[in-house]
Formats: sequence, C-alpha cells, structure tokens
Amino acid sequence: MNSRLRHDTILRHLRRSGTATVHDLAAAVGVSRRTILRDICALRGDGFTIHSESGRGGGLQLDPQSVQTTARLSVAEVFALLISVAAMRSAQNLPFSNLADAGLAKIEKSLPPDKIRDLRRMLDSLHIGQLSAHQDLSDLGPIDPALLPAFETAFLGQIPLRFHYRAASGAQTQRQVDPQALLILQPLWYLVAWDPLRTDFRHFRMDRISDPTPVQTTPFRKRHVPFAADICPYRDLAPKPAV
Amino acid sequence: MNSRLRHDTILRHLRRSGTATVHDLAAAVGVSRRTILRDICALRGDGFTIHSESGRGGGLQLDPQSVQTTARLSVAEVFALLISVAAMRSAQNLPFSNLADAGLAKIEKSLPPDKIRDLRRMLDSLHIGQLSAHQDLSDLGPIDPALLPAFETAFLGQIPLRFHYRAASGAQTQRQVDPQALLILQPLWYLVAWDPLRTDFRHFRMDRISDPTPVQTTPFRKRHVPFAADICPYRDLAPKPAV
DNA sequence: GGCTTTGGTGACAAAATTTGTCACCAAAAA
DNA sequence: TTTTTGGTGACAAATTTTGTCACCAAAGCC
Repeated sequence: MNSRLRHDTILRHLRRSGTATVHDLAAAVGVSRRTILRDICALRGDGFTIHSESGRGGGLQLDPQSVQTTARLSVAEVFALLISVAAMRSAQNLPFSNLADAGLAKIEKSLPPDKIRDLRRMLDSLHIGQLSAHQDLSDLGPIDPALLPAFETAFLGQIPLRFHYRAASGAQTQRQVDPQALLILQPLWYLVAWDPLRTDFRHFRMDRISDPTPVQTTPFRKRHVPFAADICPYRDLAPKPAV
Repeated sequence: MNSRLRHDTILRHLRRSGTATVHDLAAAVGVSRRTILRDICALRGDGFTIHSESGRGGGLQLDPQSVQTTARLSVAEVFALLISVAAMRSAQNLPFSNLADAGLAKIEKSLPPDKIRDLRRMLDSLHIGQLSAHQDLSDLGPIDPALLPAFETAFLGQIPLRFHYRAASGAQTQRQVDPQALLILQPLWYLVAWDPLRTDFRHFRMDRISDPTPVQTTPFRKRHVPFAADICPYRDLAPKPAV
C-alpha cells in the first residue's frame, strides 16, 4: 500500500474510533508499530493536530478542527471565489469574512507567483458599486451561459474576446476587443474593453453579449499524440489533438 | 531530491521557458531523461495539461489554464466561503457564481463524509433574507471581533456558546445557549439558539453579543507531551499542553 | 514501589520502490 | 534519408521505506 493511501486510512480510523492506540492502528492497517508512529509524525507535519497520551487508557486522538481539504482549484475557480467574497464585503458587514479572506489568502499563496500577479491584476480591474437609481432596466435580459467560460479565459489569460453585441438601438455588431476591467453596478455587469477597430474603450453590458469566443493567439500545432504508458497508470492523459 | 520537489521544479521550468525538451529538463533538474518522462506522466495524472510534440522544434508545453492550487483549508474556512457565495447568490444574479460553486463542490468533496454532513447542516441552518423596511437601526453597533472564532467553534462543533448579551433595554445578561441557526437580514445578523435556562429558543443580535466563549464539553486531559523526532523533520508538532 | 500499558526514539538490516541504462519505435522537420 | 524529439519496455543499480529490536518516559493499577 502507498504511504499516501495509508495516511488516509489512519485518519479514517482516528475519525471513526475517536481514540486509537498505535498498536491497534498497526493491526488495522497491516503495518508495524514503528511505521504508524512515522506516519503520525508526517501527518502532524501536514497540519493535522493529533493529541497523544501515554499509559493505560492512552492513545492517539485527532483534533476534528484540524481536518483539511485537499481540493485543487483552477485559477479561474479561485478568481470566482475572490469575486464572491469581494462583492460580499463591499455590500455589507459580514461575520466570517475574515475567515473567508484567510482561506483565500492560503489558496493564493499556493499558486505560482505569476498567477498571483494575474489574480491581483484581475481584482484591481474589478469595480463594484451601486447603480444610480431611476435607470431603466425594463430590457434586462438573461446572461449568455456560454459567456462565463469564454470570459474567464479571455480575462484571465489577457487574450482578445470576440462576440456579438446587441446595442441599445437593437443593432447587432460583431466585436473583437481586449478585456480591461469588470464593472459591477448591481444588477448590471459591464465589460470594459479596448476596441482596436474604434481605437477606444467601450462598455458592453453583459446581458447583451452573445456567442463569446476567446481568440487564441498562439495555438499549439495540431498533431497526433501517442499515448503514455509505463508504470504510471495515467495512459490517456496526453492532451488529444483538436483534429 | 524528493520526487515531489522535482515535480515543482519541472513545472517552474515549463512555466518560465514556455517550451522545453525532455533532454533540457533532465539536464536542468539533474536526473535522467527517463525520469523526466515518468514525472511528466505523473503530472498529467495530477491534472496538469502538458502538450507535447515530436521532431525538431518540438518539446513539452504546460497549459497555463491547468495550473492549480494546493492549499488545504480548514472546515471553518470552507464554511466561510460557502456563506459568502450563498449570500452573494441570494442577493443578486452574478456571473462566475457557477464557477465558484464548482470550486466549492470540489473542496467539499475532498472532505471526509462526516464533515460534508456538518457543512450541509450548517448551510441548512443559514437563512438569508431582506430586513423589512423602516426598522430602527440607530443603535447598530460593531460586531465583537472575538465573536467570529468563538462562534465558528460553537456552530461547527455543535457545542454550547457562552457570552454576555446586551438587551435592547440596555440590561446585561450572561447566556449559555446551543446555537441552532444563523439568520441574516441585512444589515443585521441574528443567532438563533436554544436557551436551556429559559427552555425556549431566543434570537440574539450579533452586534449585542460580547465576550463569546465556546464551552468545551469533553476537554482533552492536560499533560506533558514529549517531542517526536525520527527521520521526519516535524519535531515540534505534537500539540503542546495547555498547562 | 513494582508492574503493565502506551507513546516515542535510535540503529541497522530487509524489503520495496524509484531511478538509470539501453535498445528501440513513431512522428516531424531539415 | 538523417536528425531530433517524445514515448515505451525491461532489467539492474541506487535509494527510500519499512520492520525488528532494544530501550526510555509517562501514566495508571496493584
């Protein structure tokens, strides 16, 4: 058994039984007492708080507060969470928001430096405010569901975004612009972008955008990729050619 | 060098150089070509998208979109993020919220089943609504900063919470209650709890609560805990006695 | 005080895993 | 056609993990 799997098994046992002795764990997992002790040591290193007591009635005890996630989020997902928390904070005073911040800070720190810079840039270009009253919202439409993934790609990767835009007059135009900022004036969301054709910045209301497509500027050459095998069980993971 | 460290090194090289050949990576990292190939295979298994091309000018390329976090959040932090996103969603339509949900779903799934149940229970007892207008908010005070950690502990662990409460009349009382639900009526937050002394449920306005202390029902025996050493470099991680 | 249980450490050999070497294949470019 | 480059299989060498054993400290029980 993999040492990683064994750690999970040990945690499961500790969670279920409350208190467990090293001897029992060794028997349950099928390894020696020494190995269990080494694993406990490693788990403590991984941030789990494990209490221990000598003598009769003693044993190991996992602090339930120290249970952690192991999820791996993409940069886009982190950004989405950042927006939620930032919007929330701007809207109202909110218990737990410090904790949410702490969590996000942890998440941020676990990303490579260039991605952290990206996230900061994104947040800097995010403006949240209140819409001035008495604005006509009668034509507020639904937001194109395809917009979200496309928009994330364009915004996070700083690559141009192409889409159809329905102006207030009803006229349809096709645009290809460089996303610059996101302006949130509840309940409206605006994309602020540089339009190279008109050599000027423009605002685009999100619910008037449709068929968004990020413009891949440096596409990878399409070709056949053979499989990987070896000991490693992840054979089919070489990205497939887009034909 | 640890294989984990080597994976990080490889990712760093790929990020910096854009395209790298297996040969170059092997030289840079100081291992054989075969090992690099095995590592690439493992990284693909870990969810990284790595493109590859044969022939002159070929090499390996890391898809920047596939970069992931490795942060490990505590259950309390996850709950805080869940609140932010839930409150956000209830307040307004919001691009990116699907993505935030997807991220949170990932995080949730990486927790053990009992913790997932806890989180669901917590979210079920979380009510978000709008305050009826014309309510007098002139005495709205700041929320006790000590409330947050104490409240989290009590709410997440379902243990009693003791605090001082300043009633609308100004009278100070000490309470010890079982937290049941959280009622959010912006900008007010209420704690709904069972008061055993009065054998009834009561509402407590969060900004009128002070000196909150979770009542530890089953404290771990205090005692001296010797250090762990061995090969594992995490010597001082056995939790210190609270004296 | 002595006995037993239980966490914890150090040292060293045994077992298991990781890594290197080598021979070779397929795709792509010069 | 030759060279470059990713990828695979097999097997020995190097390295790491694990087990064994002897022993210490703390705590409870008689």
